[in-house]
Order: sequence, then C-alpha cells, then structure tokens
Amino acid sequence: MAVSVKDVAVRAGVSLGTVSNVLNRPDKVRAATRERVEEAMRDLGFVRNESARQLKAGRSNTAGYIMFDASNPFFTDVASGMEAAAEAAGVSLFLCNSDQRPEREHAYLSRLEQGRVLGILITPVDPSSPMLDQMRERGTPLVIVDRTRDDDDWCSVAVDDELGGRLAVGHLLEGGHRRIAFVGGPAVLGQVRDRRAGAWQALTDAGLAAADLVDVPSDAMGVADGLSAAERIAGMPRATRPTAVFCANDLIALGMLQRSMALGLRIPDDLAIVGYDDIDFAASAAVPLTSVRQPREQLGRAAARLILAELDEGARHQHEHVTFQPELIVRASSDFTVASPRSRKPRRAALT
Amino acid sequence: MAVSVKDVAVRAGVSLGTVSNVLNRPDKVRAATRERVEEAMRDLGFVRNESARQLKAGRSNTAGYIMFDASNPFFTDVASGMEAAAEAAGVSLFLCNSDQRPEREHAYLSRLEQGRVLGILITPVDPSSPMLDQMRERGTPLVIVDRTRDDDDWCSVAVDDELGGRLAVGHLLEGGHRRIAFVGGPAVLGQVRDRRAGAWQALTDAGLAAADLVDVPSDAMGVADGLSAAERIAGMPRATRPTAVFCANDLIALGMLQRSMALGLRIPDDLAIVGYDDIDFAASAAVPLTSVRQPREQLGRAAARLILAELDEGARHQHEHVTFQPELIVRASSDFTVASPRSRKPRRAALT
DNA sequence: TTGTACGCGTTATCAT
DNA sequence: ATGATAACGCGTACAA
Repeated sequence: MAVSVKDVAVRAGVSLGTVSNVLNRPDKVRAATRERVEEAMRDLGFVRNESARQLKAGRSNTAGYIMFDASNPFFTDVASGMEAAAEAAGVSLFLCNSDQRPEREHAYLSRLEQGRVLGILITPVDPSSPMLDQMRERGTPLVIVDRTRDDDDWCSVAVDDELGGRLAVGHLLEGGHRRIAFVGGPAVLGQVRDRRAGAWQALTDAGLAAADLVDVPSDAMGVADGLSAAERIAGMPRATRPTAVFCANDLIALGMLQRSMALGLRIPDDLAIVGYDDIDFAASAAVPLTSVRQPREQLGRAAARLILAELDEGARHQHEHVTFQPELIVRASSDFTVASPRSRKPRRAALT
Repeated sequence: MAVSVKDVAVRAGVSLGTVSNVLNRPDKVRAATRERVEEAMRDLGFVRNESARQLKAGRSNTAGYIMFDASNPFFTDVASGMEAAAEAAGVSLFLCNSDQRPEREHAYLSRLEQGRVLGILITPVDPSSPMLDQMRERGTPLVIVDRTRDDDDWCSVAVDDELGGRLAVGHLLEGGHRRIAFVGGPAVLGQVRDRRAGAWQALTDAGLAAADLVDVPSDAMGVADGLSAAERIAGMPRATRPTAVFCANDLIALGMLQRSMALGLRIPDDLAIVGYDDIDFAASAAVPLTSVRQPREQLGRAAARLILAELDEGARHQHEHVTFQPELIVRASSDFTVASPRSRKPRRAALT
C-alpha cells in the first residue's frame, strides 16, 4: 500500500539516491532523469514520509501555537498574524487550543516537543509552569505570547496591560464614575492581574481609596462569565452598586452588556462598560463597546519573527521582550456623548 | 544534547528493551525497575521522539482539522466539538486555517498527509478538488465538514442548507417582505449555493418571481464583505431597494448591520436582516440578529466520531452522511414585535 | 549516479 | 522478569 522512495526508484529505473536528489536537489539531476522520476512518483502516488525525514533531520519544519482560547477572536487574530509570518518563512503553523485548561496545555506541549517542532508559541494558562522551563532547557525555542515572565531567559511579546488598565479606568474616572467594578479571573492570570493593577493605579492616582474598586471575580474569561457577573452586579443595592464596570476582556464585557440590558439596566446611563482587546465584534455590539485595543495581528507577527530569529541565531540568541502599547477606543458603552446610534464614530483617548 | 532511550537505559542500569517496555507495556516491568527507569528519564530529560515511533508504527496519533476561516466563530465552535471527541479518544487535534485560500488548503493537506496523520477533517474551499480524491485513494481517512459531495465515497457531516435558506426567506415573506436580497459569495461555494437555492425555493413557493431575489454577490464571507454589500444596497433607489436581506453567514450580516445603521437605515424598519450560523455574537449585536442556527459543536463531534469509526472499521467501513437540521432564531433584526431592547427574548419559528 | 551508513524507538528472539 | 542484540521503517547525505 505505502509507496516509498524505493518503489519510485525501481519504477523509474534509477537508484534510491537519485530519487532523493530529485526531491532535495533537483538541479543535481539531469532533466530527462528527473522527469522520469517525477512521473514515477505521480503514477505510484508517492507521498514523502515526514517521520523518516525528520528522524534524519532532527527537527521538523513545523511550529505550533498553543492558544489560550480559540473561541476568543482576539487569539484567532493573533494566530492570523503568525500564520502570515510563518507562511512567508516557509514554516507550517499548527494551532492548538488549550481552552484555558492546564491539562490540555500540558498535553499539547508534550505532543509538540515529541514531534520535535522547530518552535512553540504559547499563550500559557500558567506562565510560571516549570514545564516551560524544562522545555527550553531541552532546546525547544519558545516564545510567550501576550504574557510576560519575570526572568530574562525568554522571548516574549506582550502589550502593556497595566497601561491598558490605567487607560480604561482613567477614562471612566474622567466620565465622573466613582464606584467602579473590575470583572475578571482567575486572579492568577497575568493579564487579569496587570489590568487590575492598572485600574487600581488610576484609581489611587485620582485620590480614591483602593476599596472603591469593586472586585467581581470570574472563573474564566468567556461570555458566560460576563453573564453571571452581570447578575451579581445588578443584584447589588442601588446605593452601593458600581456605576461602571471594567471587564478584563471583550467576551466578558459582551456578556455583561447583554445580561445587564436584559435585567433592565441602561447602558451607559445606569452602567458604563469598558472591555479589553477591541475584537471586531465590540464595535457591532448592542451598545458599541468601549475597549482597550491591542495590536492583534502585529502581536502574532512579532512572535513569529522572534521564534524565527531564535532559530537563525542559534545559541548566541539574545532574548527579546517586545511590548506594544494599547490604545483606548471610546464608544457608546461608556460615553453619553456618543450614545446616539446615528453618530457612532469611535474616538481615541490618550492618557493625560 | 538529545537524550535517547539508550541513554536512559545506561543511566537506569537496564537494557534498552526494558526502557521500551516501561514506555509501552509498563505492566510487564517490575515496579522497582520501572521507577528506576522513570527516574532516569526525569533526570536526563528524556523526550520520546515521535518521528522514530511513527516511522515504525506507520501512522501518527494525530488528526488535523483544516478550517475554512478561523476568524469565524462558527468554525472555532465546530473545532471545539471535535476537540472534545478527539480528546476523549486520546487523539490530538491540530487546527489548520486555510483562510479560504486554496493554496493554503493545499499546503496543509500535503503537510498532514506527509505527516501520516490518522485522519483529516476538512471544510474545503473547493470540495470537488481532485486532491481530496487522491488522498482518499492513498489511504488517508477524510471527513468533509459542513459540506457535501455528490459521490458516495465520502463521510460527511453537514446541515441542510437549503432548508436553512427556506426558513430564512419564508420568515421574511411572512413578515410581508417582497423584495429580498441575498448576500453571499463566491457563488461556487456549496453553502452559498444551497442557501441561495433554499431562498429561491421559498420565494417561488410563495408565488413570487425568481427576479424578486436580488443577488448581491460578495468576494468572501467576512465582515468586510457585509460592509461593502451594505453600501451597494443603501445606494439603490428607495423604490427598488430590497426591504430585507438574507446573508449567507453572520459575519456578513453583522457587517451589513453595522454599515447600514451608519448609513442611516433603521433595522428592521427600513431593512430587515437575517444571518446564518447563529454564532454567539449574533445575539449581542447592535440589533440582535435573526439567524439560522446550526448545531456547531454537534457537527464537530459527529465529524470526529465518523473519522474514528473509519479508523476502527478499516477497509469495510461504510461511508456515512450525517445531516443536521437548522433552526430559525428570530430576533429584533427582522421582527418589529421584538424590536424593543427590553423584551429581547428570541423566538423559534418552524417552517409551515 | 550509485551504494550505503545513519537517525531512533519498537519489537521480536534467545538467553539468563 | 530482564538482558543482549538485531532487524525494521524510510528518507538523507556523502563517499565512491
């Protein structure tokens, strides 16, 4: 059933080495011979066996991106940037979805390492997982995407999440809000921690007490978590209920928006909402969503570039930390002045 | 640098065969010996070489899903169903994004075949591509997802798109619409063709002329295509402008919604919109979107089930065509009676 | 162009 | 239960 180079060689009446040359150094083979070999390949339906090739080469020509959550458009956009860069470099990129679950992340890491991929891009559930260190030590190039690690032995691309948090809450404070909720979790997640820290920073910078940041923790970062958080907030007594919510990502914010409206809250009059990521769906939400924009495709391209650089430079590679700046996009969900559905031009706000 | 079974054997003071037994038949090894070997593996950082293992085994333990468009949540939800089924069967699933481009699809198909994956799931750009036939003949199990093929030599899972089209346009006709546009493309795409055919069917069943279905072709199936289609429709003279649009998917519909509103059209009063897929974001759109729901995760699980069945049953496998029924979810974008933002309960409509 | 050693884990055989 | 050893799978690269 399986057709090997040997079969091709017999069929074409040449030696095994010649078939290999046709595959890898076609210019070393006389045109007539080459054509005979290629014809034999077509006739027999020869398909190169990557395992055998890799076994010899030591490494595959494939990279993997382990996504935090494939159902979040933010990560598919990041992946799309990577794909573009990988394709340009002739590397195939496989996408793996850890779905925020450490076991799945672990399983994919093992698979990719066992497959001797040339590099792994990952948005880890837990960036401090010792497994990541082990893999680096054993020689697999690894780039951390949309997270950072404290130590310097890592390439990473990230966005300044603390700044993002400051932008978001700074904007809400400017809008006159004094009781602001932060929705996100689990708290161990780097982005959650940093975005929350930025929020807290903006609050104390404005002379407010830390207690004015109402924590509404969530189990994960999906739409469902926003729905349940909305119920908890809507259930608070009006006198102490936050007048604004800063959500750790847009999925949570969209869930929050949907459920708060269903529960009779007016957005932004009763509750202003700010999301994070500025995924495409944020602009077309029931009330267009104010959000902190991250350069998604760029993030992906930068990550791919880093891993390719690490491959080229080998041992004497300098680890690089690329940090992008986020940008606040103001829309109707946080701003009375743009709340009319007819004049929904987003505005960009800078941190003063 | 690279640690092989041989190194492990030396370190543990056992023979090579024993190490192999620990890896593949742990019950054949005395507990004490097993632990010594496992400790040696940990100490040395041994990582099994998949290439070598596959080379011997003939096949890998991996499947791939080639997605039509990873930025469309419909496909990530399908993928999520597959992941669940694959995980349960101990198979890893790699996601590949063809991004609607035939070259990329082709490249990924080759990669996967060369990697001797145990099966390929694919939502093809062109289901009639001869490459698919060749791969089947050469022995790679293949399941077509969200598409069908005319011949019977294929496993496929799909949703009855013609029924979906009938449901959508039947609903608009019931709402009193008589000039209805169909937005989608390219026309060669199976779903586009079938959904359009269903639309046409509903129209002629109602005694209308085929010409009353206004074709607004699009280049692809993304949000951007909806934006430009909205401009073309808004630019038509009011007297002949369609009063309703049926979009071939929700991304187009969301783009359509966003741009039409920006251009001053009221939804649904000036223009009713119906989408397709019922992705999660459809419900939280600026005007909640009426859409034809497909059982996304189920579709993925069924596809994974089929490919696993084909593996088990080997040569005497009966190809199966699983077809699901779509369901119309009525929301404000097509229905005055639910247009108030406070009472946005979706209704389910059946085809009479 | 050809012949052949090589990479590495798996499996089987014979022996202990 | 374990040891020692060799054949195997298949594409690659290099010396001849």
